[in-house]
Amino acid sequence: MDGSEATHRDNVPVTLHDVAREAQVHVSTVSRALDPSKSSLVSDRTRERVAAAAESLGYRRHLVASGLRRGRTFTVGVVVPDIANPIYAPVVRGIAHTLDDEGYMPVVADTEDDDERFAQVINHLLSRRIDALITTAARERDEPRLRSLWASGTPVILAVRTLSGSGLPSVDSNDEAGAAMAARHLWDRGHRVVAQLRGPHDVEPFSARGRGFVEEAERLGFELRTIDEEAARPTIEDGEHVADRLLTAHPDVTAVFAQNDLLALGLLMSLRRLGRNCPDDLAIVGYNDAMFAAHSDPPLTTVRLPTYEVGRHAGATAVACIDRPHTPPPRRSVTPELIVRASTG
Amino acid sequence: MDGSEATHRDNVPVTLHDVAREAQVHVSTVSRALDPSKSSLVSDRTRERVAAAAESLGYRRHLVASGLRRGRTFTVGVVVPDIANPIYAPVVRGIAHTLDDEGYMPVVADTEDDDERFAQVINHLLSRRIDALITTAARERDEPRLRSLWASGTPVILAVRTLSGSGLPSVDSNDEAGAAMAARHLWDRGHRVVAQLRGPHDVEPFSARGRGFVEEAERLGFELRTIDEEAARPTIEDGEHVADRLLTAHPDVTAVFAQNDLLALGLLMSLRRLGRNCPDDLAIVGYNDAMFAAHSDPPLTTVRLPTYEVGRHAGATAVACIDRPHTPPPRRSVTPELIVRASTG
DNA sequence: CTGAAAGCGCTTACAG
DNA sequence: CTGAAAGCGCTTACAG
Repeated sequence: MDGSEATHRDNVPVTLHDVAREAQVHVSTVSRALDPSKSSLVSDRTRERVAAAAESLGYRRHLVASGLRRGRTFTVGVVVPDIANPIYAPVVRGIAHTLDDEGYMPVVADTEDDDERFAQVINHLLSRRIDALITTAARERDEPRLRSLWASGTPVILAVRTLSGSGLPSVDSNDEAGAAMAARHLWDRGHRVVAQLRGPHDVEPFSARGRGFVEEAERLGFELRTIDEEAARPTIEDGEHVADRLLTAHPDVTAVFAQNDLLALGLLMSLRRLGRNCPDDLAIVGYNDAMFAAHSDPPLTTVRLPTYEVGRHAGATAVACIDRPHTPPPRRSVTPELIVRASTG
Repeated sequence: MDGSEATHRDNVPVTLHDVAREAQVHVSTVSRALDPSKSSLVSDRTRERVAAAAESLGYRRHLVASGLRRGRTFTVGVVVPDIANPIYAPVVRGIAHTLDDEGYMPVVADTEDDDERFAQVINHLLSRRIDALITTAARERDEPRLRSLWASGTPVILAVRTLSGSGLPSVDSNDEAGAAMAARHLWDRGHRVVAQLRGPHDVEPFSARGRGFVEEAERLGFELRTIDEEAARPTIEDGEHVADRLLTAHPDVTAVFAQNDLLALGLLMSLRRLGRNCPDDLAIVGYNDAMFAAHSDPPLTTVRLPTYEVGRHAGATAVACIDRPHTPPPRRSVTPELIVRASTG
């Protein structure tokens, strides 16, 4: 009446009752006919009539109502610390792909690596009655909260950022081994005085990379320089800040292992500001092989973390935990790989 | 019985009835007492008793049930073409921030810039009865589907990728103006023979950037070289491929306007493979000022698209459309800005 | 094979 | 100010 667009909300969505009326059967019959796992209970003729009615009316199942009745929402919360960190995009995509196949939908939330937001986000997701939670945002201090969540009946899956003693299901990569690869590579390139640019120690992957690097460095016979400071968050900005300190404190290091690629980028910024050059004055190895690592100035040698695979496993684990509540928490680990580029000469 | 962890799903969540029993009042009273907008209807004493009971039992409102009754899910679908493209992270974060404030939650889905997945994702979101849809994934061919969605009562907000004639609410940046800035910058740097590295023409921002660049180029008196090919998707890979053609067909161009930063990165790859240098042999301007643009080799001159703001406006628009269904579709546009870096010398 | 009824956990007119 | 009842749109024992 009032033009072809401009207004909306004039349509009432079609329900099971509408379909029942159209097909001249009871709603319960419609419900069964339209549910693949129950449609065998319905006669062929009825099933066809119902299908035709549903089709012609444009019926679309109300997943929220259905979920309320069945006690499932068919959603899985996915909590990431920083949606702008490119490593999480493939993780999320991997999760989405597996969930899709199983009829679940991811609900992605970002904590901005902040404690309060983390709590808030979890609360919100619980109010929405997610069937499981996958998080790549855990820090050590979150362990009690996540364990009690698990204990109270919501499957919790730790991806990337695991919590070693928690007993929760987890999917990660072998970061100690990855960091050891970085150390060996630098040794092979002839470096003897090295340092690490460290991320937050209360985040498992960073502490694991730290341990792995130090152990291998000692085994090989490196001189390892250290500073107390670490990046509070694994971002370019924090990386640049800590790199300033590191380069000032230890001008003799010839190579740095940055515990992730964003920190490595910050280090490159710092280095450039000091008028020094990579790889001639300083070799750099990053971690993750984030999307931009091949395109930075110079391209970054880095340890590839197979993020997409981690996402797929995490999604599959979530579904498994939902379907079989009393199963022991599964753990998976994928293998990292060293990618050599110009930043190590 | 069986250890402290290992199993779960043993807890039944507490409902309004549990709280009612504990507080010795009727459920309807509990419902009112716990709803800020209705709690004034309840006596102070009762309200306090209810609050205490809810607190002690750890009651958490079942947003799904509540939504079913109220006819709202308080969720907004957010559809992006490629979650791995760094420009969408700030858009999504902007949306999340505004929705948060209004009690809504974003449900993010990725179409992988694929038609079929787009349709699938929309279907899924409709089954979940999202209150509104924000999409940054629209191509021209999606217009009918999105218009009919709007007509059938679901607010649809176009962000970044708008559809000019659709009459749908939209939030974008003035891409024609942004591209004109790029042209003027190249002119000022003394370039006279230029070309564009084009993204898909059925995506509004790319066609707008194309128009804006060509118009300004003609006004200024550039010699504008063209090839038929355009990148099917705005990715590094496609950019590299089309750049190969462009550089081969027109070796005389001294500057290229890449219609987004990922395409610019592809161009840099191609250039490097040809043994040519940026900015000495070729100046490059990108678009978006994506996270990595400041860190590429060389750092990229680009037109900044204020993605976070676009996200905020899109979120606010969604809420406005939900609250006031019969309002004319709002349009907003934010202003782009030229960021000069080393890729133009 | 199909129908009638109960109920998932809420909210909200309607009485009192 | 509070309670009792109906109902959001589904699913699923329970009868027949």
